Amino acid sequence: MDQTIVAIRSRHVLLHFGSEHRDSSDKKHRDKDKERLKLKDGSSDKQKDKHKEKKKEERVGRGLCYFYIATVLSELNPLITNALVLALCTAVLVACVGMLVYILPSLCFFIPFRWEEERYTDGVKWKFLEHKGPVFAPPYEPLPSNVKFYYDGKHMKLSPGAEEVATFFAKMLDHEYTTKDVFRKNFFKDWRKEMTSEEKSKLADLNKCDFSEMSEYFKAQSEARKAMTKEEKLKIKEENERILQEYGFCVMDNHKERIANFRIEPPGLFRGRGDHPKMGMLKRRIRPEDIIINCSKDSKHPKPPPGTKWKEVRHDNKVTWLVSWTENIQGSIKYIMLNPSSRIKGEKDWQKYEMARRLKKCVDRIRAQYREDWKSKEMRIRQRAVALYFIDKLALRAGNEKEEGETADTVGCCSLRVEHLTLHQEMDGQEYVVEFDFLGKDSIRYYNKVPVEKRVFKNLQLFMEDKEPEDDLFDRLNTSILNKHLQELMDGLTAKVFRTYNASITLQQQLNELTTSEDNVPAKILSYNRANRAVAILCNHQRAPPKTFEKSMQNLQTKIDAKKEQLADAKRELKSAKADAKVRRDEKSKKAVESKKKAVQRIEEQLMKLEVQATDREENKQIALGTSKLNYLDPRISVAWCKKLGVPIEKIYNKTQREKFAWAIDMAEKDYEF
DNA sequence: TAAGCGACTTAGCAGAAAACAC
DNA sequence: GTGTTTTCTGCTAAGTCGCTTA
Repeated sequence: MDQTIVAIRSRHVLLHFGSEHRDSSDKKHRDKDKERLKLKDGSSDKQKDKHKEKKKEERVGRGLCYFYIATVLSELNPLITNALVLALCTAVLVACVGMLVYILPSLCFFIPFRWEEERYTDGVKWKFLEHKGPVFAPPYEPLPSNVKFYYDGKHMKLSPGAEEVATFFAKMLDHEYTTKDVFRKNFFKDWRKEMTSEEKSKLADLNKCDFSEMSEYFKAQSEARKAMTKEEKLKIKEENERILQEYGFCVMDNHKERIANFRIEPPGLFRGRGDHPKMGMLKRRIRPEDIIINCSKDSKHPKPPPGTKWKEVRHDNKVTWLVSWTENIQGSIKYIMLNPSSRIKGEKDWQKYEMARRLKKCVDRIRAQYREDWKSKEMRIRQRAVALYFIDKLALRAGNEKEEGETADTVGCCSLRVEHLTLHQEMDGQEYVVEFDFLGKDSIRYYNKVPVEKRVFKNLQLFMEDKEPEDDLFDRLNTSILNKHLQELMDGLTAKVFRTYNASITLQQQLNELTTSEDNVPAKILSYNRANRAVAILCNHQRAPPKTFEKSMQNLQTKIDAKKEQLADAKRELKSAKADAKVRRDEKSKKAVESKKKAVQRIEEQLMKLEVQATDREENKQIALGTSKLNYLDPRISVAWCKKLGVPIEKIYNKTQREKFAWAIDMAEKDYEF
């Protein structure tokens, strides 16, 4: 990598070159680094040139159509220049336009993907956008008078505002959340803001509030909904369908597209994940006055509900969202965007996997580089190299810095602290083992014991030297520095691309290893799920075991036992039929033997299917396959595998997934390689 | 150059819907 | 047809990363 370029951009290297703007902590770091690394000066020009060459190669493949053609060409000759690619693209484009204008209009129907029809430059995402705006949460319906709230054992009639917030709490009463101190404290504080001054003076202690009648009322309502007649249920379904048809679609550049989340989030109590400091806070109701509408000038603008107005109507075609508002808990912006099946999302998805495929081509070089950097004389480079090694080997997330006290205490690679690692010179017969134990995204625990290379181990010892448990492991690194470095190694490369790349390549390798064409379809699907599972484990995609897990496993075992008995019976019958046929030697008994044989075969197949199902389910107990399937695995690998092994695609992707991956289903042939 | 913002992707969970068993 | 189990879908929180601003 080009150390000099990165060095100039880094404040730490400015220090090395004698900048006057030194703060004391930097000086401390520098002195320490010098001491530890026995710093010597100098950077390699050769390396710089070499990197420029390599960068040139990787720059091949920018843009969309350009991107695709360049990818193909770069496979033929890795040294091909941008200019040549551009020239070729232009030629192809001119030819295509000619063909389209004069010959092919009638064949437009056969264009495989409509998102290949038109592409914009300069960040333009669309030319025309029309929609009906969002669907607001239904207004609050006050409780019937017989449903009472009690304070300190006495009935108390609440004002509508206070009552609404109280119902949010009552609805969650059975949830563990409402027992947590932080939740209760936050809730009570926000609830008091909605109370009248009289209520405020009376309701001083949440522990004296009795929401149980409210809670019972909502439970009864839920039961009543379940017990509705078919006709009533159908009526609701039809109404939902009507709303979907009216608000659930938009027109973007000549195409009707499905909107992902056209309903505004209803008010309620914020439920953060893990130990979130803001859990229990009131998520306020969103009104039309909070809403920004985005659509094209020449479209029919959505109308706000009667008597209200939008916060703003804008026409920004460099973004993909239709509606936005600012939520009150974190002050972040929420959006209404298009469904994953839309052109705009599908195209982005495709680009993501193409980027990961580009990484595949240069990952060996990048790995060699970071291994080399483990020996660097600069601490920041060593830290960067070790962090990158973790991101690559363990598929860790980048780990942006977070504002303390605003969210749950979770970390990723760059934000790991000393307390999250334990180093073992020797463990379970292996040398240089690193034990990771930290909370990652969504407060999901990452626990792993990994043997690492000696040099990594020694570096980690160095990084942890003289530090407190709560100190940053990589004190000279953050995601911005890391991604700038990655950008130097490959155009467009960021930390998250490694997760996509490693997930997809793992799936492909596992499928090749685990499946053969001789297997039957259930066995092939079991293997597919196992390959998928390997990826989910790599990416640490966990789930809470389903509440009914034990019971459902028991049921399955009962079925297996019954099937085994049935098989034993069938085998006995076959044996006696054979004996019978030996004595009689007539056609009838021969036929009987054949039919018993078939019965045994059929039951054996059924038994195998059940056993496979049990294995699959057991192995899947705490692992979520969906996340990797939807976000990390190049769908063309799965499509190609299905085509090659004769597995119906419906067995791998359900309807929604097939819609999302329509581009891949159409694009990938059986010989596709990631 | 750090901090903050904006736009977007990635994530697990809960409830609805579909499939299955009886 | 009804109750139970499994799968799917919607919801929205929580990340990543690029850009702007002070």
